[in-house]
Parts: sequence; C-alpha cells; structure tokens
Amino acid sequence: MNSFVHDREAGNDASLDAQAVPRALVKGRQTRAAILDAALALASQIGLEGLSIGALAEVTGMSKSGVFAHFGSREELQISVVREYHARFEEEVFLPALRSARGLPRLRVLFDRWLKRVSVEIDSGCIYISGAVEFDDRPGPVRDALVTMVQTWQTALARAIRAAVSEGHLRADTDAAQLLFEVHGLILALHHDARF
Amino acid sequence: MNSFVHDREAGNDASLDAQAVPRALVKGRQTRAAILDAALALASQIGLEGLSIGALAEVTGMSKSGVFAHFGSREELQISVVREYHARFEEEVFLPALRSARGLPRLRVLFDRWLKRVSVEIDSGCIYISGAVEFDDRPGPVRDALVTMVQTWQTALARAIRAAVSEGHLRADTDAAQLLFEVHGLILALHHDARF
DNA sequence: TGCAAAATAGCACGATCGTTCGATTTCATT
DNA sequence: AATGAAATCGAACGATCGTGCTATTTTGCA
Repeated sequence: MNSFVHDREAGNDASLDAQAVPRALVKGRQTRAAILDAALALASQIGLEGLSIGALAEVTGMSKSGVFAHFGSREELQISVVREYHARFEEEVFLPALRSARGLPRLRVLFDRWLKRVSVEIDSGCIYISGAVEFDDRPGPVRDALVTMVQTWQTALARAIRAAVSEGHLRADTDAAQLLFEVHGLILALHHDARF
Repeated sequence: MNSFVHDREAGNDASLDAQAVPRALVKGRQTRAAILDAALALASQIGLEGLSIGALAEVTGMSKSGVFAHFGSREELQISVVREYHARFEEEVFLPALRSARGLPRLRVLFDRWLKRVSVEIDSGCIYISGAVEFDDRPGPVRDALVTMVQTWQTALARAIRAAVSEGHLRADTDAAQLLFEVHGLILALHHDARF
C-alpha cells in the first residue's frame, strides 16, 4: 500500500472500477482529490495539527459537513494527507530516480531531488519533518502512519546506498546507516535554515 | 536582555527590588515562575502552539483567569516560555562551558552539553527545534523571539569555533559556518531519530 | 425521463479556546 | 488591627472546533 517499490502483490484494486462496480462515483473521487490538494497545501503551512475542517471548507468553497463526509473524522483526514504527501514524494523523488543507472547515479538523483524538494519548493514545508516534530509525543494512528512513511523512505534510501557500494561506486567499507544519518542531518539543517 | 555573554551594559534591573520599590510583590513572581515551569514542560511535549491556558490552569491548580493575569495574552505567554527556555539553555549548556579553557576544550563542552540536552533529556523536546518548525510559516512576535534566541545561540557557537581555530586547535582553513551547519545537522538528525 | 444512490448542504450539539470584567481573597505595610 | 494594593477567582462572552443528524441537490444508470 505504501510501496516505494517493494511489495507488489495485492495491489490492483483500481482495475475494474467503472464497470464491475455498479455505481461509478467519479464526482466523489474528484472533489475528494481537490479537498486533499487544498489540505496538503494547508498542512504544509500550518502543520497537520493546525489543519481544520472549517478552514478547509472555506478554501474549497463547500460546507463543513460536505468536507467532513469524505473522511469521516479529522484523524482520517490527517492520515489521508500524510498518504497523499507520501504518494507525491514517491512520484517526484523516488520514481524518477529509477530511470537512472543503479548505484551512484541513481543515488545522486535521489539525493538531488530530495534536496530540491526541501529547499527549492520551500514555500510548502516538508510534512515528514513537521509531522515528526508535531507527533513525536502524540501516539496514535497519525503518528503511526507518519512513522511508516518515513521509514519506507529511509529504507529505500539505505537500499540505494548499499547498491552504490555493491556496484563499487562507494568505498566498500561505507557504513550505510551512518551515511544515511549524515545525509538526513544535512537535509534537516538545510530545511531549518531555509525556512527559519 | 538575551545575553549569551555579549552586551552587558543596561543589565541590572533586578538589584533593588525588595527595598526601593514600595510594594514587594513576591508571591506574584513565585506563582508566575511556577506557571512558567509547568508551561515549559507542557510546551516541550505538545509544542508552543498546543499550549493552552486552560490546560495550564488545570496543571497548576488555579483558575484560567488567574493564569491569564500573569501574562496578559496567550502570545505573551508563548514568548515568556521561549525566553525561559532560552535562559535555561544558557545556564545548562553555555555557562558551564565558560569554565573550560578557551578553544577546543570549551567547544567540546558546548557540543557535549548541547547533545546531552537534546538526546538524553529526551522526555522534553527542544523548543528551539519544535518552535522553528511550528513558526517557520507564522510571522509575529513569537517567531521573532524564537529567531533571536536561536541566532544568539548559533552566534555564540560560531564564536567558539573561531576561537578554537585561532587557538590552533582546529585547522586554520576551517570554515566556521560550514562546521556549524554540519554540527547543527547532526543535532537535528539525532533529535529526530531519538524522538521519532 | 425517471429512480435510487451518492454527494452535499444546513443546522445544532457540546466542548474548548482566549479574553473580559467585577467580586473576592491574600498580602505587605502603617 | 486597619487599609489599600496585588493576586486570584468565578462566571460569562463570542468564536471555533469536530461531529451527528436530517434535508436537499446532484449524479449515474435503467
């Protein structure tokens, strides 16, 4: 479900939508996507905790209950935002890197795009980072979702580092975890300085 | 006012309190300090934005308006918390380092205590870090106070680095800003991993 | 073109928020 | 002990929050 390449088994639940299922319900998905889009922008600015259904309704021009009905609860909305951010992150950072050669080239693209997303697109902060700070002391499903997403990304990155090592592009004695930690620190410091 | 060693001119506004001023008002300061103590603990856990006067009143066992009267506004309360955190940070991290020899020894103590404060005392998150994330998109006095405090600390640290260079403890071509950036990244990554 | 279902709106609820204000208690000084 | 100021309380306000209902509109298919 949260992919980043691994696990591709029970995936295709979107193949027979408009035909087998009696009601096609397109409009619903559309507005839901529009709401999620606005929610993502809002959450990037004021944080996942600051996200309110009322503000979201005002931005999208619909009623509070109309927005609410799409998610069933505020918590589910927050989780949906996290998932949406994850999907976009994957699409803009991870997937393009797959077109580069395994090893250092791919690792470079990964790092490059990550860095760009954090520094250039600075108008909308990284939800992985702000979410980690907001929910580090707040157990629950939202925190769980965040942890899962961040871990997925870190794992994918670690895999890319190890690939670069096994390709001979990085020194054989490279400590993948250590390098990952340092790169992560660099990104965090950059994000901090750029936004604050 | 926010010290970290520099500027020591118009400082002593606490010398003639209990005598020259007609009314001594001790109790007021006391409870204010108690409230601030609770506020600091609360803000460290749920963030400066999550800080609410109602919760603070419940924790301290007094009425909402009683708490409120000490600060005049929620914003002023938040700023007071930032200042209090700053004061404690200075006392626990910066001042002890002054007892070590100028140069690398002092820099070591600074880094050591900073790291300890961020990782060991992990139960209460760093307000510099969480505040930066919460207020990076929220202009106003609280953000201004945070920026000032963080900058004060960074400046002090940069000064210590340059001192270590001029003492010959670090290579003469050391880029202080770069080293500061890297150390900062290390702290941020550590804080992230430890709490999340 | 109808009809059922899905999508959305409207309204109200209890809770909590920051803040105001007048009454009351606690305190330091004469 | 009396007094005036400082500290604290209690109640209320308007606003906003998430959420639960019941209408009403919109949609997709026969």
